Amino acid sequence: MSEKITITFPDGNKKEIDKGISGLELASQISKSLAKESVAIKLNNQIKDICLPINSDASVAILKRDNEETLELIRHDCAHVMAEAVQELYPGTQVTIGPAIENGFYYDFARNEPFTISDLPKIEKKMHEIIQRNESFIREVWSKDKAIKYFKDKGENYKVELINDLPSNEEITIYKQGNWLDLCRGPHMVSTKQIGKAFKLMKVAGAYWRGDSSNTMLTRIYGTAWATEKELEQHLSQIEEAEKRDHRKLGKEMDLFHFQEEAPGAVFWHPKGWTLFQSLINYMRSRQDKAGYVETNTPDMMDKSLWETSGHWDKFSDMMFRTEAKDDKIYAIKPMNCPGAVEIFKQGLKSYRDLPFLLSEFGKVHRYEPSGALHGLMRVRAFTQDDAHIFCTEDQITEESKIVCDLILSIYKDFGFENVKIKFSDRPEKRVGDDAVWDKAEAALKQAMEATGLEYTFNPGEGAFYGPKLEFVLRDAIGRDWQCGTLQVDLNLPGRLGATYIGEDGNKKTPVMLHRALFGSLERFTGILIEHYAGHLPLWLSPLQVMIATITSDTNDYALLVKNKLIKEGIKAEVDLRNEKIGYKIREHSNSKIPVIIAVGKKESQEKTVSVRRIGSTKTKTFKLDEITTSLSSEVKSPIE
RNA sequence: GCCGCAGUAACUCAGGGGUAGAGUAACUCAUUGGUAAUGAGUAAGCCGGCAGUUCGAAUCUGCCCUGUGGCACCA
Repeated sequence: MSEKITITFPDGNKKEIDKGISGLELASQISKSLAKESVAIKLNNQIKDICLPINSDASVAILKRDNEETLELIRHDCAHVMAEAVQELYPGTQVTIGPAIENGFYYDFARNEPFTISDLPKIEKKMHEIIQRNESFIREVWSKDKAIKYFKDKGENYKVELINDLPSNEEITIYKQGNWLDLCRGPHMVSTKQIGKAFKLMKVAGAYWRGDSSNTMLTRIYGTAWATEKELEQHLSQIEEAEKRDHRKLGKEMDLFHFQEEAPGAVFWHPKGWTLFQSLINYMRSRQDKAGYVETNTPDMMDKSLWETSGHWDKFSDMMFRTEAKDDKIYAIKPMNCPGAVEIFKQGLKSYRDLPFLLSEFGKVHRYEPSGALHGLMRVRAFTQDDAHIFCTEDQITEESKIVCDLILSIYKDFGFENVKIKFSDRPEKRVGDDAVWDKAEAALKQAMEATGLEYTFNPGEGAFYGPKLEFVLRDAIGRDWQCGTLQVDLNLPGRLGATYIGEDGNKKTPVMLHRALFGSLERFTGILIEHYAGHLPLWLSPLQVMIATITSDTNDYALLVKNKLIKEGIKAEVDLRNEKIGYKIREHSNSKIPVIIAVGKKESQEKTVSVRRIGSTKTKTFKLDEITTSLSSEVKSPIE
């Protein structure tokens, strides 16, 4: 008689079964249809192949294809099928790795001639073929020697490297589908047919072997895969939606800014864009004033020696712009505002009574970002930070950090960002200062985080070169994450640059400096807002709030009267008196995302009313002239008023 | 920086070894109209830059610049 084991189902039911029975056999004991639909099992909370024997008491859930957790298997299987398709179509191509990722999968190939998008339809077609072949995924355990010999003979050098690097105690598993096989940890579904049809190859890209830029570059093919074709379509339309929101496209349509060849990574702000930019600065300035900051401004260029003292030259000179004039000096264009802030702090004797000392600066910094990193407003070489440096004692770190966290979250809320994540980064490899100082700084920041009670995740080795940091990541209206604010504890720079204050005991002490930026880069934040609001900026941020469009030229005078009335109320209004039909005007101003369009014709001018149409709506509402000004003037106020 | 793709009128894009194309915008004229495109006409381009191949290059080749999708980077 065979040995029995006890398994527990998700609903709590238990069952005695023969030891060694596979998930599939178990499923078929329950029902034939279940066995047919099952693709994998979850054994003690880990997804496993359904054909593997169950050898001890365990909790077991049988996964069907429509299970949410199966999606990862579909994607991973899809990656294998793609690799098979590629090797069938392009012999001599080496396979490397191909994981499931968010929304899909990729596979990295090594091939002399890289793939281009025009290859994708062919590969996709072959994949459908392989899926139709209904090849079973068969798991085999191989010895290391056998695996190395096999892949070496096939010329799969990358796989050989992977196997060589596997820990010796790790089982080497191979997954076969038809005549093709791959080194793989698994798990996989039962056969290729279960992948279905809801996948699409999306793009090709270069990617370094093992993510290291000193290694060869491979060709990566990205695909997206879903359980159903409906989900695939949804995903594709989401991508379309994101493209519609692209701030580079909207920025052009809304006449906010442009870039040009002569200034890569630097923004030309047009009048409307600059108005928006200034609205953000005014908002932030007011919030900071109320929080006790004093605003400063420091030189854009300073002698190289200052940057040597601060440590920037040593760590980041590759990323710094430098310039010279007739004298022999080399000036660096500032990549950060902190040394300037320290120099201001150093003027005059400071006492412990002056601390915390909060210096803010809307400083424009220049960094030579790698060319491939540039991306619209999101990643530029010249940008404005809403920067501030808080000089304080070690004892004040916790309290001051807590205040900064509260301020950031409250500010993000004003823009509709309620979902904010915090990341904690500690000492990087490339850094200044003793480990003892780092211990202290990291402990203080941690303590501050405990004090706020906010949740955070840990990001080892990602700190600034002078101190540990917090990063604030906000989620936009379509679920994308953007890193914006930062708070850094710095026990190094003030000392390096010779900042001191007189302590309670009459002795000179070195202050702690907290670096913090809330929007981060104003340029980038503007880009995020454009995408977050899909160009439909809230009234208070809109550079042009109201367009008054006439229906016939008889009402020009009345339109100007309305405009003047609005402008007196502090509302940004313009008139459109052109000899065009009202439908034409409405269309044009709607396309350029003007939040309020007022149409005035004979009726309005006689009755002293206005017909108001808000962006995103096709309805119109008639207001008395007095009423519209009062209703709008409250809405155009920024959250700080 | 690396790999791929792209650069043609102000904008969006088609074309492609033999006089450069469309739609929109602009300008002119007519039209004064009721909530997402009134009609007609006019003008507009060193086809990103530099070399090469060719009788001839916007088109083919090479290099460079810029953008773009990724990778790497992001104090």
